[in-house]
Amino acid sequence: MPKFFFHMSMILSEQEQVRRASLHEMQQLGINPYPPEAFEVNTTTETILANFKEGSETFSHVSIAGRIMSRRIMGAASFCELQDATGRIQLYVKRDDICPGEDKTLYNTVFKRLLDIGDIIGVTGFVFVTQMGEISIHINSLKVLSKSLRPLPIVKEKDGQLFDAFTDPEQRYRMRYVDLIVNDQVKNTFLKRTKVINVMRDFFNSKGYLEVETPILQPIPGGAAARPFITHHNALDIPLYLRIANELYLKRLIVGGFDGVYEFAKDFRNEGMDRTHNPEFTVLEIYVAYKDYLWMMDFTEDLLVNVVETVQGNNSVLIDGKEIVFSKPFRRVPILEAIREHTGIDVAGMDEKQLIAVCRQLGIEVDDSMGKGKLIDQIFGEKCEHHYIQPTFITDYPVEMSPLCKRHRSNPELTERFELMINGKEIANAYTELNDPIDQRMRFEEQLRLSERGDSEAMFIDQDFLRALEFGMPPTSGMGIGIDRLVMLITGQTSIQEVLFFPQMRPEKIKKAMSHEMFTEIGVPEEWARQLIQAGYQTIESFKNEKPQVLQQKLNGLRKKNKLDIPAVQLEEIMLWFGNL
RNA sequence: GAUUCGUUAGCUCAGUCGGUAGAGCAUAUGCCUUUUAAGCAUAGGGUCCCGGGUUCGAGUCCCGGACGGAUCACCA
Repeated sequence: MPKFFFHMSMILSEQEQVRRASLHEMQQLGINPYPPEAFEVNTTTETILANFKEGSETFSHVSIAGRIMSRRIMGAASFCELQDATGRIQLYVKRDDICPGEDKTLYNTVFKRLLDIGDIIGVTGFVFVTQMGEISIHINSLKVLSKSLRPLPIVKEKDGQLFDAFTDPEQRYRMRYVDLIVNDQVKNTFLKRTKVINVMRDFFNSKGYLEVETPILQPIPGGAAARPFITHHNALDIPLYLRIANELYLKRLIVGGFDGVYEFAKDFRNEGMDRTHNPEFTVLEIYVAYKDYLWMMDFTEDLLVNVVETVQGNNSVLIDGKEIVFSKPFRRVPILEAIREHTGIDVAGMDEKQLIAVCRQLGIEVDDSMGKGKLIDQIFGEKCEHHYIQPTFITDYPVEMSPLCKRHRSNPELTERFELMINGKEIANAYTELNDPIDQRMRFEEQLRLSERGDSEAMFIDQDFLRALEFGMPPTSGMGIGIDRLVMLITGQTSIQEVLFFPQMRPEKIKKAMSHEMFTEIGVPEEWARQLIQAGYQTIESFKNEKPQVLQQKLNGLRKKNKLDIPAVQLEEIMLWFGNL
C-alpha cells in the first residue's frame, strides 16, 4: 500500500454522477455490476466477421463478451456495437427476446437506461445480416460484466474518416488504456511490436543460441557511454546503477563457455526525453563465439530480412513517405569513406588538432572534452548519417570511439565495428569483440582520461570484466539492436512514445480538490461545505478573503441550481463561520 | 535547453471590435421494432490552465507562471 493518503472529496462531472447512480440502481435491482463468476466466451468478433455466411448454422449459438461502444435505441428494439479484443460487431437487441416473460426490466431499465457506452457485457445469440447488410448478432441474453464509471471519448468512423478523434498525445500516453480502447490502430502497433520480438527470438533459438537474463542493478554501469540512473542498496550500503547496457555480462557468459547468448534487455539512461528517447528502452544484444563482424553483417541482414518479411508480408516498409527495401546484401561503407563522400575531406590519420580544424571548417560545434573519436563521430553525425536511408552498414570506426571493439585486422587505428543505418538513423551496432585483456585495460584507461577531461559519458573501468577476459574469451562477435527504434521503423511511427505502452511522462499535476472537512471544522454544515468546494473555494484562504454577502449569494445560487432540500443560508450563519476561523 | 503554437462543456472544436460563453457528439427526458459517424424532439451541462495588470467591463489586451505539442540542439 502506498504511504500517501489523498483525502479528497472527488468532484464528479454530471455524467460520472449519472453513471454512479445507474450503478446503484442496478444493485437495487439485484444485479451485481461486477460479478465474480466467469463468463463463457465461445467465439470472437473477428471469427464471426471472417467466417459467417448467410443461411449457415455455424454461428447459431454464439456467446461473446466485450465493451459497448455505441448505442442506437429505437424503442422495443436497439442496436449497439460490442468491442472485444479482436474488433467490433453490431448487436441487435429486441425487448421481447431478452425479456421473454412479463418482466421487461432487463430491456426497459437495464439496457436502455442503466447501461452506457464503455460498459462491459456478455451476450448470447445468433448471427444474422441486417437489412443494411451488416453482420450482426441477434441476442437472446445479456449479462452485465462490468459497469464503467467514466465516459469514454467517443470516436466515430465513416469510410476511414475519423470524427472527434482522441488525438491529444499527452492524454493518449497518460491513459494508454483509453487510447487502446478507442483508437484501433494503436493496438496494431503493439501487436507488431510483439511479433517483431517473437520473430527475432525464434530466429536466434533456431540457431541454437541461448536466451539469458543478466543484472539490471549493476555496481558498475558498463558496456556503453551514457549517464546512468543511480540508486542505493540499503543492506549492502552501496550505490547501485540501473544498467545502461548488458554487454559486459553477456561477454562474461561467452567466457563461461556458451556459444551464443542473447537478451532482450531494458536499459536505462538518465538523459533527455524526446520523440526518439525514453529513459528506459529495449535493446536486443547477441554475442556469438568464434565469429567476426563480417559474419555478423550477414547474420544481421538475414535477421532483419526475416523480421520484415514475416511481419510485413513483403520486404519493404514505408516511413515518412519513403520506401525502405530490405534485401540482401545491404550496402557497406567504411566511415572514413562516408565522410570523404559527403564532405570531400579525408580525415584518415588526422590528429586531434586537425580534426578540430575540420569541424570548424564544416561549422560543427566542438569543445575541449572531445577526443579524436568523438570528433569523427560528430562529423559523421552532422554531415553523413542522414543520407543513409536504405539499410547501410557503416564500418571500421576509429579506435577511440569504440573501447570494447577489436582493432581492425589491417589498420590498428580503426576497429572492426559496424553500425547499421536505416532512414538516416542507427538501428544496430556490432563489433568483433575485443578479447585481448591487456588492450582492453589500456582502452578503459583511455576512457578514464576522457572522463577526467570532462566527458561525462566516458566508460567506467570494470575490473571483474577484465578478470573474466584474462581467463580467455574466444573470438566473438556481438551485436545490439534498439528494439523500440526498429519497431518505429517497421510500424512507420516517428515517435518512440507510439511504440511504448507506457512512455515516461512528467508526473501528472493532480488538481488538489480539498476536503470539505476543513469547512465543517469551522461549523459549516456538511451540505454547504460540499457546495463551497463546488463553488471553487478550495482553500481556507480563498474562502477567508471572500465577502460574506458574495458567499451567501453564491451558496444560495447553488442551492437553487442543485435543487438542494435545505433552507437558504443566512448572513448571520456565514458571519458565525468566519468567527470560527 | 532554444524557437514556436496551443490550453474554452465528458470528447472534438468555434468564439468577430473588449460588452449576456457557442456547435456537434456524449448525457438526461419523451417518442420510436433492422439503424449505419448522427433514428426523431426537447433539456441540462462551464474554475474559458493558474496568478497579476489595464479597463466601467477581459475567454478576448498586457506581464509572469504551469502544462502540452511541433521544430531545432545532445544522447540509442
